[in-house]
Amino acid sequence: MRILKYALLGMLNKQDMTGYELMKLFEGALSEFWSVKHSQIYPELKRLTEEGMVTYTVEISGSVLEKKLYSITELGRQDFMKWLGQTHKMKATPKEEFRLQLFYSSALAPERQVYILENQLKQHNARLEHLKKNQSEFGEVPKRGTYEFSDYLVLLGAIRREEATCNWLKECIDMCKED
Amino acid sequence: MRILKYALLGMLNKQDMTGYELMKLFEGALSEFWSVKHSQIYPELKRLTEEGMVTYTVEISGSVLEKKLYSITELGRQDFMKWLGQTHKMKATPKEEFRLQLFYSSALAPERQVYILENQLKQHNARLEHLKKNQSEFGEVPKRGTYEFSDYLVLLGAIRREEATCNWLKECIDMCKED
DNA sequence: TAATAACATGTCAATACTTACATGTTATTA
DNA sequence: TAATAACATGTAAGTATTGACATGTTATTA
Repeated sequence: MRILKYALLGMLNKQDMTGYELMKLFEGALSEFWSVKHSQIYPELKRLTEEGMVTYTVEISGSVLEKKLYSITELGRQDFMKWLGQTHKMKATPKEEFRLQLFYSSALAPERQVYILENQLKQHNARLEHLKKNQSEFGEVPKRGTYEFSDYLVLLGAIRREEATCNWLKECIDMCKED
Repeated sequence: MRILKYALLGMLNKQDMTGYELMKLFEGALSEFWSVKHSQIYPELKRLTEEGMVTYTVEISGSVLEKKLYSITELGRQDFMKWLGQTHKMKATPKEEFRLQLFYSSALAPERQVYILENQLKQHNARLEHLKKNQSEFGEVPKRGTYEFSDYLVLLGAIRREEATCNWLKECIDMCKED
């Protein structure tokens, strides 16, 4: 499917960037729905260069440190826009180790079952707080048509997802403790 | 991490099964949080056999068709229970192609942006209806401590997740159409 | 009874992803 | 100024996963 390809092209469609800067972006807001390691980014940029989807110029940082500033080409932009305009079928639900564990958890002592649920709730609550803090930094909702608006929509999606997860975990805990 | 290992051991901890039956289970309720292809199951069962985590007996179905009925061993059960009782750190958020697409969607015409959102909503609504149908087949909430109870909890989780996704998508559509 | 769907088990090649290895520069701060 | 963190770019080995290839049996239904 080469989705990483489109993740990178999408960024370079906004502005020229180095591999390192791309990596940093994937550690930030994007990490809520896509994660990549630098060991995957550099080879993919190399491949995209060979395919003519991107080009780069070598910039000197300081006195000797070379860095590659990548730009999207017209070919790359066309390929990206084609992907962006398409509707995509939902993929198989993502794997979640915790839900698998919960699925089998009847084999545990009831207190332990509640404990792992509470542990998970704690982790998701922490993430939710973090996301809400990010949201508050927006101040008001960005204008439609801007990239900030899209940033806001996906952040909202991450918040709604965490809220739902926290509420579900609380429901589970209540049901486990009932009378 | 070998999570597939625990997915398989967890099933065999409930009852003896063939590779084919395991595969069928991963196409059912489990598919909401774990998916596996048969091409991954058979080699993993082979490996677990070599490791002494499972054993099998060959059963004859009909007159000649051989099938392998797998059982968990004491070693396998101990390893599984160790995993089951542990608390696990949340993994990096699962990859979602649609959210990546939405993140870049400011480069699209506004009507197209709304169209892909509505398409996604349609797909998630369909899945939600399907999950609710499954829930209604439970009749009432199963008793705590049974495997049915765990089945119910993870189904509830899938429903809450889809509800949140649908609500978020509606929010996005409204925000795109505002005034 | 012939066709078809479901049962049943595997391998292989390719892709995707992670972890560790490997190296060196530049900016900050103690 | 010395240490440290951040910048910067790669490779290699191993694990995980998918999709295609490969084969044959049994049950159902038209």
